[in-house]
Amino acid sequence: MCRALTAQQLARLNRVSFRKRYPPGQLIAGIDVTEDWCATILSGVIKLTKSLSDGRQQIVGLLFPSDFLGRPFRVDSPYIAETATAVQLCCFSRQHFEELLHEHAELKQLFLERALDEVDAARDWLLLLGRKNAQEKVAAFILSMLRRMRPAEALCVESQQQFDLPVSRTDMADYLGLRLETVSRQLKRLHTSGVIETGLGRAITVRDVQALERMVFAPDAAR
Amino acid sequence: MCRALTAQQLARLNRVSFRKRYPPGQLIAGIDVTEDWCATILSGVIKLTKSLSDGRQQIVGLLFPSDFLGRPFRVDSPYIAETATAVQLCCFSRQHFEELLHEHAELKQLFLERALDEVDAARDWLLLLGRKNAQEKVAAFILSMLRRMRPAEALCVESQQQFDLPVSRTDMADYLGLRLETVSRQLKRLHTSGVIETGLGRAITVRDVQALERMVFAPDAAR
DNA sequence: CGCGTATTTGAGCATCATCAAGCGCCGTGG
DNA sequence: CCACGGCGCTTGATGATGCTCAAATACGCG
Repeated sequence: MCRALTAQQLARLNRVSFRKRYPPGQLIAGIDVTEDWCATILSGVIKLTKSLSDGRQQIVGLLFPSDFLGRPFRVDSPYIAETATAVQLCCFSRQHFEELLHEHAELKQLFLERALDEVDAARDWLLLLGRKNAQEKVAAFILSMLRRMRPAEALCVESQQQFDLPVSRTDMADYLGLRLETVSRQLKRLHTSGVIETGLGRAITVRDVQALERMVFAPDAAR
Repeated sequence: MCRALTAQQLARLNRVSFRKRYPPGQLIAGIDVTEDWCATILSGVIKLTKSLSDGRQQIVGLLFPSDFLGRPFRVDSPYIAETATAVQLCCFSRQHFEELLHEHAELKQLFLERALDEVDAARDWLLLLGRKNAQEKVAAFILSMLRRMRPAEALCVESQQQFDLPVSRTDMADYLGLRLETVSRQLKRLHTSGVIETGLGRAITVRDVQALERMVFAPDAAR
């Protein structure tokens, strides 16, 4: 997002920005806690979660490097932010950032378009949560992580794609609206059918990108 | 949203705006169809839906009067828009609207804040679709329709709230990620337990707003 | 009044949740 | 170096919730 700024503006922003580091599994910002800062993510992955009073949880978003964390023009964030991996942030005071948005029309434009894209992304996920079965959910998750973490290779259909999932099985379940046992079983099914290979820890190898894509985009053809 | 405009700007906008009327159940805009206009809703309710190649459908948003329809800064909308009831729109060419956004900072600001609110709303729905059971989904839907259609009375807990649901059972199911039979059964359960009264057609009377609220916000206490 | 559509109701079933072990990896400490 | 314990993950058995298929009923509209 900073690419929209002139060198001068960037310098000004840098003067008021500061870095933060977090270990994995750390709470960053909570519901009903006044947050007076926002940030862009330099490295790592952040979970945005919502939960019910009886403990049921839903991850409503995963933030990757270059994504934005925070809620300008509002004091309280409606979700909890937690690190999934180790994270580095580049933070600004919310007030400074809002001023910058107001002064720099291009930045506000960019921010607006991002917000609109986030609406679209959230609505895509609605379709997944409301209408897809466990198999399709897990396939879609793997594909979406592949795209996020390996944008270049994801396009290249031929080669095998090896990478580390950024989250635990529990988090996958909370993102997909499933239980972790179900996620585990579906991963096994994908393994058995030769579509993926699960390595040590969170490592995963996608052997057949097209098979995953068929499960996600053409559920009728895939089965 | 038009309240942010000066009389002069409003006049200018009116010069390029035009009205449209649609009967219930009519397609307004489709996926991959280039849409060169956008609109605010004057009356009626619009469904935004996404669907899979095998026919499974998910309603990803309901638009009420004063809501905005369209996707500025992008040619193609990622969803299908259909009327749920009879609808009146106030339309502008997309290009005109984009120009207006650029020229009028307050309007853009308002539009941005709306977009951010929509992200939050979509994420609330993620929690509902991913983690709530049929009972809670239906209760949440009724409550949310009550709030949308009767904002004043919804606050007043005492009196009984009578209104018409704006959508069919099928639509309710598509919005809640359920089958219409399940929706029907859950409505009956709510009726049997004295929380609501179902009248002719889509009429509904909420007898116990607090009971609904308990099901939605304190699921453990409610059962 | 009669037809088509929306809704309700019923019976059986599939998927995914739940409960309960068991396994493997890893860091700690003996 | 190995035993121990914790945690995340896998695997299995069982069951409930919500889906599917099917039919009846109610309703809106000509």
